[in-house]
Amino acid sequence: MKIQTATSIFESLASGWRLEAFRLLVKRGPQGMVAGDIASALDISPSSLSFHLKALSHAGLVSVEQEGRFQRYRANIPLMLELIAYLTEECCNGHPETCAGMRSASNCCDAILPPLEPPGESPRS
Amino acid sequence: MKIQTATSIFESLASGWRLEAFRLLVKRGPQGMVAGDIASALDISPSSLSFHLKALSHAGLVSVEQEGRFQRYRANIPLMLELIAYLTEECCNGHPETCAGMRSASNCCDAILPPLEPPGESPRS
DNA sequence: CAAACATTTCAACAATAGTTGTATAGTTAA
DNA sequence: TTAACTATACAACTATTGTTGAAATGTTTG
Repeated sequence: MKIQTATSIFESLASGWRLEAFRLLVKRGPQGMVAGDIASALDISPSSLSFHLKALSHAGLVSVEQEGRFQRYRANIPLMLELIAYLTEECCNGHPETCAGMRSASNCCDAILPPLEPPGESPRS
Repeated sequence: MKIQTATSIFESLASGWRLEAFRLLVKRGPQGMVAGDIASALDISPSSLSFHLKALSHAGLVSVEQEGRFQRYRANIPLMLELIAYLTEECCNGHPETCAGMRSASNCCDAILPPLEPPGESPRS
């Protein structure tokens, strides 16, 4: 994953409205939700929601499909998982056991760390 | 995890500098890095790096410890994992098998989410 | 066709984030 | 103490983001 991709995804999750909307869509899975239902669930104006959904969609985190006069949104779960993989990549230099001292309740590197990905470049913000 | 915690973490990862710095720290694990070494690695001005490290630190994603005249930063890996858990919570309504149709290269819910039931069905749209 | 509905776009404004250079604070060593 | 070093804080500026309500786009129904 390119760093610009990752930052744009994080940016898209950095608002309460967008995070709530995305989590709602993650819970729905492939079924997704139409925009109006998301607006009702979050109690947000259609205009504002549209603005935020556009941000999520531009980051690739959600997909849209027209359905009659509705727009159905779905979470892009594979991308979410790629992001997680990117974030946890090469944790502790590939020696998860050294994470032991940093663990809390969570299952650290060994549970989450994915098979690694070919090395990329390092652009800037 | 409270939503405000999550958004502030995402916000803190929404800049290239901060994401690079955090990933660097994740790779180092408990050893961490002092501010100057991070600045050299990223080729960023001390002033600007300080600004970004403060953001990461304020979000709780990194910890700081004074070490002589240096400041040693470490990634808060448990918090990172809590965030991942929060994001993937109740994926597909607790029926990960319905994620199957959304998968790409990534290992979906069963790798990351609490294990549930053996797969049995195809998704619907 | 026109009317009702679902959603997006736009414009104007307010609020916040990021950059740069300089000044300050704290630590160590001569 | 003074000087060198490491890092943070501040001020001024530019750029971006988010909110609001009204208008526009596109769809279905009568």
